[in-house]
Amino acid sequence: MTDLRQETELGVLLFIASRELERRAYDAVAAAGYANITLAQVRLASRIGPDGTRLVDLAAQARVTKQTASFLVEQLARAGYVERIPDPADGRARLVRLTARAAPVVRIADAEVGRALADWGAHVGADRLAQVLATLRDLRPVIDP
Amino acid sequence: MTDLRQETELGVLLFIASRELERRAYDAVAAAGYANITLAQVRLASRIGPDGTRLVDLAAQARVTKQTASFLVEQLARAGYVERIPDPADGRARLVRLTARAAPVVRIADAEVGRALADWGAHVGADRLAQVLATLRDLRPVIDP
DNA sequence: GCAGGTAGTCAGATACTCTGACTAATATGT
DNA sequence: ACATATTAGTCAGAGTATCTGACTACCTGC
Repeated sequence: MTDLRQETELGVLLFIASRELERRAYDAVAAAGYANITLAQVRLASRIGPDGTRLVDLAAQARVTKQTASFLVEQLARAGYVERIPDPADGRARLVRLTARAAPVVRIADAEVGRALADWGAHVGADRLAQVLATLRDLRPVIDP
Repeated sequence: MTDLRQETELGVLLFIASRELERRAYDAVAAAGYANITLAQVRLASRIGPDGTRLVDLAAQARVTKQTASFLVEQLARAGYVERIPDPADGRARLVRLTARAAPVVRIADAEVGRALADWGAHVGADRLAQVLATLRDLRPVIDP
């Protein structure tokens, strides 16, 4: 029983940590005057790779259906932060890519996440934080489909 | 730039890990025939302590407004999984407490999370998983308000 | 080339979450 | 003791996110 409590505790801790990074990044972006961006949009956009990413892959990474991903990409496209281009390798697919307009937003979000991790490192040590990152990275193949 | 990518990567990894535990717990519960429970309800309910928890505390832990928490508690109460009793220590507050009906659900969810962590431990080692837990636990005061 | 799988969209419904305004009870400072 | 500020929770209403189901277009493998 005590063990089980510890285990669900990990779930809560992962959740809280993940949400905190999201929140800080989102708040920083909002504080910089980008008021028309939502958290769900940032969450999806942060999964877009440097050369563009397919909708289905975005959906898988953000753990939503492709309909939901499509909906969010539509908002982002309407606001000018992403564009959809045909995937040269597959006629069915389209690549979602960040536009130049998204660059400052990405910079702000990344910088804030960097600050957050610096704060965290100051409390538990950068080495322990690096261990967490390394372990989660190794865990990814087990978790990810 | 490479550093920044690594940092946002941690955010994604935390998110994926947290969602995976949630998903496994939720799917196990759903597979056991509890079809009328939603993920948001499970997320909130999993924050309820053994002696009951105040609504505002639940809201803070689940990172939602107290209105949202109230909405979810209402659903859970209607389904018979929680009850609201007056807080003897504070006339304004009420304690949200799991009912006997919730016990089997909690057992199923906890067991599945246990299985998930066993799977994870088998791939990266139980010691490294324990390190992650310990680090996140130490981090909590920094993250949590 | 046909059968089955995959990428994405459309339509509709539901669930979740928020902001703002409010009541009631507690805590605080003088 | 009492005015003031804070805190717990609710009510009402609106907007956002998310899903299921059904569909088209394209690719892949036999």
